[in-house]
Amino acid sequence: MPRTVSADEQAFLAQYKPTSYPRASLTVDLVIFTIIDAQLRILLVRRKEHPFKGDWALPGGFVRVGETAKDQGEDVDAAARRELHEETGLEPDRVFLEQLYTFGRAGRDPRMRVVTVAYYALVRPDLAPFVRAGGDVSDVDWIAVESLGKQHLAFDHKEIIDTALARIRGKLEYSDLAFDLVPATFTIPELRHVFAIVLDRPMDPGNFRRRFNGLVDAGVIERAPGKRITASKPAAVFRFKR
Amino acid sequence: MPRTVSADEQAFLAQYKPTSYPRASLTVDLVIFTIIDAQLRILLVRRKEHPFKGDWALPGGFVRVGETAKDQGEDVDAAARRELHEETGLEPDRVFLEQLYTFGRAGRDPRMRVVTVAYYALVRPDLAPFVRAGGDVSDVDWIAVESLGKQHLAFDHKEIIDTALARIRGKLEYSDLAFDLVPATFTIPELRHVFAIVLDRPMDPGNFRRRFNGLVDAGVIERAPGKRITASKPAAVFRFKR
DNA sequence: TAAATAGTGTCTATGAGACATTATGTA
DNA sequence: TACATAATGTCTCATAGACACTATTTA
Repeated sequence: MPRTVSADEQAFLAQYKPTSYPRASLTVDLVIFTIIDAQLRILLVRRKEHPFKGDWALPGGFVRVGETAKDQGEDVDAAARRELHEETGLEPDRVFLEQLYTFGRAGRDPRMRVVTVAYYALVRPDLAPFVRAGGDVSDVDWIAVESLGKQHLAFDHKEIIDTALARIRGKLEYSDLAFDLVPATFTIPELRHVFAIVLDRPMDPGNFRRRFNGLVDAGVIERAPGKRITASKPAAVFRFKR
Repeated sequence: MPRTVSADEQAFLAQYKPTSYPRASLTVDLVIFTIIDAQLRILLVRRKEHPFKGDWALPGGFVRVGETAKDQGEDVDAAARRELHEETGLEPDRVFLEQLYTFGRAGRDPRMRVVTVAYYALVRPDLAPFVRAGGDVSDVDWIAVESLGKQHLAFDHKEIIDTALARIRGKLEYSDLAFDLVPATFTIPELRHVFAIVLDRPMDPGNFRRRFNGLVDAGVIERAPGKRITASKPAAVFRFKR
């Protein structure tokens, strides 16, 4: 909604010259989660250049900043969506994306002052195979969170990942987050496994089902046609009502 | 902890020239809460210059950015602490301060591209009188949140305040936040009033006391000497165990 | 028929909301 | 003594954890 600007203020803006105050480079970094082979994984990129050449790093890039008052460039949120699309090839509206935290320690990039706004994203496991990763060029891959302790990560990306992990573990229980880590249709045991994998602890099947049934009654999820065939008794299929 | 940097990378950094990529101005904005006269209030500053001249705005300022790789300026967190001290005159270690969210919409400042990292702070009501506000110069004042709906605020500061309100209301119940909105010693009814004011709903005295006693057993708070004299029965005094 | 797991039911402990009651100070 | 409110107690309901049990499919 355009606000009303007085003639006085318009005149001020017309003659305004930005002072040459030192400015910071602004980037967005993405912690993109998915679940593959019953493991919580993050999309990482191997750095081809210095600094931290050869280390794993979060995908990300510079926020496009315009130089004039009228063209100021892209929103920071838009930069995150754009990077998400560039790095995964997935349509941004099919992937959950939310701002995480801003990391602004001086010296976090040895080249120059760079402040990064970190985001986290959740890619449904049925979409993960469409992400160009893990091919012959092993410079982009889904790395298991579990195996990350040993890995050396670029910049402060380990800290960013830890922050993202804390966030999704905290939000999983009281939000709809889990439905973005599961295919469009899913069974109760499948959803339960997602919880067990993310929270890294077993979930009681009976208690989980009770809670889940509450969501059915509340209209959050609904039955979908068919049954999921397994090695034993097939399970009923549900879908998330958006 | 200084990481090990290879000779190769050192050479790279020595010859690195930052490209003249457009950069953004970086600010911090502070949502500083306190409770005065049984009202939740925010410290606001009246703008003396365009744009938004005459409107209330959040206190804040530019992050100091260095121009070289070695001197990169101050941490974003440090900038927030510095502004907090400059605006309130209070020692930063006596005031709770936490990063809130980053607002990076293009055009949010009509002059040029400015991205702001918003923080929120909690000033204990016994310290609030020491903040230079509400004097003859009425350009800095503690404004009641309740009265904010009518006020016209500068930039996107209304949105920032709403985000901060949602944050403290959400965190109040499951964190130690409330103890930063109460003097060093306090009674159960006093703490209950803080909850009632922040959440804007009455709290049952009996139920609140039960929950509170749980915190005593858990060692979060403890009895302090003396009693608080009121118009009727005096109340026991407690303090927060940090 | 055996194995596996989907799905149901039960017992208990805990915590929150509603609300009645008692205790202890001041005016 | 009247009044205000601090402090305690009680009843009920919703929810979560632990765990036993039944149902239904495949191999």
